[in-house]
Amino acid sequence: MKAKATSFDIAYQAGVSQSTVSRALRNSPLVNEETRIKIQNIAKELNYKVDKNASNLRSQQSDTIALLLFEDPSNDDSSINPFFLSMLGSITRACSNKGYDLLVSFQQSSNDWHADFEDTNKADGLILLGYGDYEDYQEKLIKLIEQDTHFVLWGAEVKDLPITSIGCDNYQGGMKVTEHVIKQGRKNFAFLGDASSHSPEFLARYQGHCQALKNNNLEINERLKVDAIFTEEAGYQAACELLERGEAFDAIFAASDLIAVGAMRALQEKSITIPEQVAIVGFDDIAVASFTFPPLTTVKQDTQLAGDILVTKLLQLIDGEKVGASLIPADVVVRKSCGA
Amino acid sequence: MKAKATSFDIAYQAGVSQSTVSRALRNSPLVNEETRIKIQNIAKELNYKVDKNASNLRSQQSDTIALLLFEDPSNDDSSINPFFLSMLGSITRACSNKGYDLLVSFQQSSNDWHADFEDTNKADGLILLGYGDYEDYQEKLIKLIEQDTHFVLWGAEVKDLPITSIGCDNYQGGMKVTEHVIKQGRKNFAFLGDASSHSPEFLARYQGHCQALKNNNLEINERLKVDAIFTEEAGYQAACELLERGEAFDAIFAASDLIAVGAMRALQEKSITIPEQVAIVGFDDIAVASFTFPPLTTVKQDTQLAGDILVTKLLQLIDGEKVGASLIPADVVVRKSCGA
DNA sequence: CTTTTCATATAAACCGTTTTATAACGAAAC
DNA sequence: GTTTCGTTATAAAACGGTTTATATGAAAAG
Repeated sequence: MKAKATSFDIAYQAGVSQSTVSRALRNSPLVNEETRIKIQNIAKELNYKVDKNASNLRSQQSDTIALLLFEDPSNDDSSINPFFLSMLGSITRACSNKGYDLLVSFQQSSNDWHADFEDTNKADGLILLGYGDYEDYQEKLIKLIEQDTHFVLWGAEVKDLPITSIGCDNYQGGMKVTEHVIKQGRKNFAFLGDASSHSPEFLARYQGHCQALKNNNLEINERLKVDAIFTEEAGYQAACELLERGEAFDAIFAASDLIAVGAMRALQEKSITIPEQVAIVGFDDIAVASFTFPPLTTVKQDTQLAGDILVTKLLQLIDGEKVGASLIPADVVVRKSCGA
Repeated sequence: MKAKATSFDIAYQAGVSQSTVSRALRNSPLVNEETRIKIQNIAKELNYKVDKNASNLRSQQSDTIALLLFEDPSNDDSSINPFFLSMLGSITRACSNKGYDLLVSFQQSSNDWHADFEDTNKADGLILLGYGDYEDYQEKLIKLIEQDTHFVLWGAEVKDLPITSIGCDNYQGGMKVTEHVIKQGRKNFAFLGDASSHSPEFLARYQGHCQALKNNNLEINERLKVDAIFTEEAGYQAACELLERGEAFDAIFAASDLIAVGAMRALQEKSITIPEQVAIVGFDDIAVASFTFPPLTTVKQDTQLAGDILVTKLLQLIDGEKVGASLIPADVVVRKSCGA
């Protein structure tokens, strides 16, 4: 159990100074090629690895970013929203492509999730990810800004604050998918989802939805609008509530796929056929969407692209660049549930 | 933009030495309570945070563990297996409960995924996660052991190597779910999945399956066994192949839920009713399983428990304890697809 | 009254790098 | 034959903590 090799060990073997070793291993032009190669060979031989703690301490950067996943407290289900898991996957990949490591952390929204990752120099910047009631978080976001923390935020744009937010074009998505269903001849739309300022994403989806209805001279029937958070269970409950109201409808726009899936379950229990009697569409394009029966027409948020952009912009911020918000396109994925 | 406060700043303000500050902040009994409180108050006031790089460098531990997710190279789909995402979620939670940070990294199986996290002192230990053809990895595992790396492995036990593996009781799971289907009166079972040493988990599931058949004096029909890796597409292909063989069957045991889902798609395209004509069961209990039509009977691997155990055992290893392998129970989750 | 012991605090060493300030030397410039 | 410059190397100073060895003064023990 020999002790781990340090740059001094290499220096000794190579007959040079330790600082030269440090430079050689980072391909500094300040060291002669012959010397460099000799040193690198010895390093390989000794299975030497740079101590990141020492390295980071001195250079004051960690080549690491932290992902903070915060969850809606009302969702006590211990499983994570599949959409965010998918984001997590793409962010991990994006980081790895850029040569960064990724720290992942779950945050209760009650906690101090402005957290210590950057303050303690464990990470160079933060990615904030969650279905956001950002009004709740406003105060904490301000604290982050005050501390000059580098961070990007997934979700709707935050007004009045200089925050780099990256989100999906929920408005366009809601509009496009609604128009698609209208083209199938549906006229009476129900909407399931919490379209309030607590869920800015859902709100934007709903507004796009309404715009499409207006564009086609269709009525917006408030009695066909039922609140629901983003879970399957909430979708089921909302659909039941909707059915109890007894108002006729031939299409449902669910604010998220999980809601849609729950609603489908409710409809099927009542033997309402999809899409014949009721067309249904969702939002997110989670994995489940292609496996429901019938497969769910939905709006795809390109998580691959989103992850890339989040990471790229964060790195730009860390580099001291000014970076603005951006929207990712939302594309309709046509499957069977819309009656196409 | 004031510079970040250091322990020296606090020492100066408190009129004590820097070492006393360091001790006070860690609640060392070597410092008087009055002094400690004074120091902690000043620290809070200055919004002081311990620099982890400095701290870790000196104490030679990082309170961080690294999760290495490696994927089957044959799966070029860029999305991650939902089962592992679920594991990732539970591991993240378990870490956070223990006060550890988690580094997440994807590994191509071709890479040197014995990787540098521990060598570079970025992490104190590793969790290896993947559907494993561990024969491929044998060589790298040996290297890990030689370097005294602390790690735990998800999956089947690795023979002849002193490795702490944690896995699901695939054999029992395969047996129990098969017996459940037999009780529904099914007699002719097809098996979809690569039951070879390349997929030790699938192999164990198959062996449990066969045991159940034997226990009930049912025939094991090799012509009803079709290879498939763990993806939905593979399941679809395998089911098509199975149908083409023209051999009669009234039940399918799929080695994973994704395979089962793909198989259901193939059956439904041929208008074969589930479960009336063919009962089908899977393995894993991924989220999708409860949303298929009909909902899929499967074997639940308790990812919550698995994550806990992986983390707990890894921490024990890091503490220098000897830790053995262990199996997590596999429980049948009865839904509609088995005809119950 | 001296000697121990205890509680508390300090100074200095150390962790393993990166970086700054200097040095040494031969070649080119004057 | 100096002076200047470019190349390559080194010694020493950070980086910001933790830990070891040491000191101080007051209380307890002898």
